[in-house]
Amino acid sequence: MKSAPRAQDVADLAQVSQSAVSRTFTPGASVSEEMRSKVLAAAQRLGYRPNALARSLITRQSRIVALVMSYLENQFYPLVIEKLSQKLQKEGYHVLMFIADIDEGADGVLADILQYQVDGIVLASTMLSPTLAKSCSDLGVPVVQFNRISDLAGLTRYATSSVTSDNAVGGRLAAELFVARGYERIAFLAGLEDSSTSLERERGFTEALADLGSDLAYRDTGHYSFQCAQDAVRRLFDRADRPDALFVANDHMAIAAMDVLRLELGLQVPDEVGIIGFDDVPQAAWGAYQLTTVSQRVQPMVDATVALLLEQMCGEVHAREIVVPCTLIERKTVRAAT
Amino acid sequence: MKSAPRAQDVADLAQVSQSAVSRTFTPGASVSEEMRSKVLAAAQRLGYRPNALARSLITRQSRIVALVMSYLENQFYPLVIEKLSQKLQKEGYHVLMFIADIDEGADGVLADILQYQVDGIVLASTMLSPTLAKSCSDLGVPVVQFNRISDLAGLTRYATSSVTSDNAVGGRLAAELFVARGYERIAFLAGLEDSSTSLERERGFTEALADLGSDLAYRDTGHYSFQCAQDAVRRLFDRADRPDALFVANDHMAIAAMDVLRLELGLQVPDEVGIIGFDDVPQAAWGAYQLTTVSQRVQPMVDATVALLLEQMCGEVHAREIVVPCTLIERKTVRAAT
DNA sequence: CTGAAAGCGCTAACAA
DNA sequence: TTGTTAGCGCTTTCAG
Repeated sequence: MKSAPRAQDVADLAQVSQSAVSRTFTPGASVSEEMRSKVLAAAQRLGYRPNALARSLITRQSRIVALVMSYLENQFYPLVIEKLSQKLQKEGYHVLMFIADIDEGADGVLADILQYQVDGIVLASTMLSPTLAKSCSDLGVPVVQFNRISDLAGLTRYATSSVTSDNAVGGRLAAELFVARGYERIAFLAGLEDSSTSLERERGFTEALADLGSDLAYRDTGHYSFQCAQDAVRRLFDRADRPDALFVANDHMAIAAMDVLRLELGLQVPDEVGIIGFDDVPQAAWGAYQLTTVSQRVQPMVDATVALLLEQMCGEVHAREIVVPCTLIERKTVRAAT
Repeated sequence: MKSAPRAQDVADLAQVSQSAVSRTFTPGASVSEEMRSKVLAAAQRLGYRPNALARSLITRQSRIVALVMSYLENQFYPLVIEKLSQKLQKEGYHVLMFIADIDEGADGVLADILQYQVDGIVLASTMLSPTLAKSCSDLGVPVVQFNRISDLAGLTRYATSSVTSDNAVGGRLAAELFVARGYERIAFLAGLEDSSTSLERERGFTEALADLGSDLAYRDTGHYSFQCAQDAVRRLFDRADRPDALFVANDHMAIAAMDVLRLELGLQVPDEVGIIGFDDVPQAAWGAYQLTTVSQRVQPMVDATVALLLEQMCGEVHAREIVVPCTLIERKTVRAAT
C-alpha cells in the first residue's frame, strides 16, 4: 500500500498547477473545459480523491453532522438514523454517530463532538439534551433537538431549534377516541417524567379528557423501557376497579403493555382494555399487535431537521421550533364505534 | 460567536510555546508536570479543544471508522450500530454512517468514504459488499465485513477480514430440532440468493437434514423484506401437501411469516407448523411471537470486529475470518419433545 | 524537557 | 482563466 495521491501528483501528471486541480474539484470554480478534462483524466488515472479533512481545515466546514442518540431499541430511532443519513448524504453531509452513554456525562460527549469540528448537531437523546443544547448554542454550533424540546416551563429556554410532532394534539386525538368509544376508566403510561415528549402527550391527553367531562383515572411511568413498562402495567391493573383504557407514551412500551395485558392478565383487547400508542413504528402494524396509534411521520420530521440545520449553518441565528402534525392510525386495539 | 481558540492562543496565555500545548494534549509526550498544569489551566480558561481534523492531517489517522449499512428495519442492525459505536468510542474512534442507497452505486459510496480519510470500514450491507471490499483492500484501508463474507466459491476471494456467526452450525441446529420434534415436510425461506449469510444457513440446514435422513421439501426467497417474506410464505403454503416446518433466514422474516401462517392461514403454531428464525432480535422474545431462533450474539461479534480493525490499523495485513458460535434459543414456535 | 521551524493536503486571495 | 503564494491548526523533527 502506497499513500494516496495528492493534488500535486495530479498536477504533475497533467502538467498544470496544483490550484488548477483544486479548482476542478471545487464546484463553481472557474476552470476552462480543456483544463478540466485534462485534470480529470490525470485524476482518474491516479485514482485521486480530494482529502476532505485538509479541505475542512481551510474552509472551516467539515460537512459532518453529529447525531446523538441513546435508545436504539425503540425502532423509531433507527428509522431516524436511516432517513437522516440519507437526506444529509444527498446534501453532501454525513452523520457521525454518538451513542450517549449513561456513565459518560454530557461534557465528555460534547468534547468529543467539538473536536471533530462538526457543522451541526442533532440531539435525539433525552438524557443529555438540556445541558448539551445550551453548551453548543453558546459555542455557535447549530443544534437541532429532535423529538424533544429543552424546557417546557419556558423560563430558561435557550435559543435552540427543535423539531417535534404535535404531541399535545396527538394526546388529544387519543383521548377523543377513547371517550367516543365508551371507555371510562382511563390510564396513562408515561415515558420519563422529565421528557418533554411524554409530558406534552400527557398534557394533550388529560386536557382533552377534561374537556370531554372524563378524567385520568390512573397513571404510571415506564421509563421508555420494555421491562419497566411491563412492571408499570402490572401495577396499574392490579386493582379491583382496573382501567379499561390505556394510552401509552410510545409504541415500544405499548407493545410491552399488550403482552402483559393479553398474555399475563388474560384481558381481551380491545373489548376489556383499549390501547393507544404513539409513533407508529413498523411493529405497531404487525399482525399480532395491530396497535391503534398516533403516527409520527419520520420523513417530514427529518426534512425539517435538515432544513433547520442548513439554515443555521448559513448564519441564520434565529432558532425555530418546528411542529409536525400527527394523525391517528386506527387498527385493532380500540373497539369499533357502536 | 467568535471562532474557537487555537493552540497558539493557549500558548500565549500560558506564556509557553505552541508545541508545549500540543504535547500536553498528546498522550505519552514528554512534558513536565509544571508545564502541563500551566497549559491545562490556560486551556480550561479558553475552553480549548484540539482540532481533530488538523491533527488527522499530520498524524494520518482520522480516528473515524465508516459503517456501511442498508436495512435498518431489521432490528439486528440498530443493535450493531449501538454496540459498535460504544465500543469504538471507548477506543477513541467514532462511527461515520453510510446508508447504502440502491440507486447510488458502490463507487459513489466508496468515493464518499475515502474522502473522509477513514481509518477503517465496517461493511454490514449486503448489496455492495463484494465490490467495495475489494476496492478498499486495494487501497490499503482496513475493512471488516460484518455478518457476511465475500465469496463463497473462494475462487476470487480477496484478502478481506470478516466476522460472522457460525451460520452453517446454526442451520444445522435448526434442522436437528425440527427432526427431533417430528416435523416432516420441511421448508426454508431464504434471504437473498447471493447473500452468504442466507446461503450458509441454508447449507448447514439442508446438510443436517440429509444426515438425518430427511430432506428439504420446499424453499423460497423473501429478499430480507417483510412484504416479500409474506408473499413467499403464501406461495410455500398454497399446496395440498403444505410444509409443517419452516426455517427462516432471519427473525425479521420469520415474524412476517408467523403473521401470515397464524392470522391469514389460521394455522396453529407450533402444532401445525413449526418455525425457527435466526438472529434472536429483541422482538423474537416478545410475548405475541415467542419465536424459537438461533441466536447471534451481537456483542462478541462487535468485539471481534473492533479487534480485527485495530489489528489491521496497526499494520497487520493478514486478513482473518472470525466465526462466532451461535446457540439455539428455544421458545414456543417448535413443539416440545414428545 | 522545551522552543523554533517545517510541513500535512488543501483553498483562496492575489497577480498576471 | 491560470499560476503563485500564504496559510488553516496541528504534530514532529531538530537543536538547545
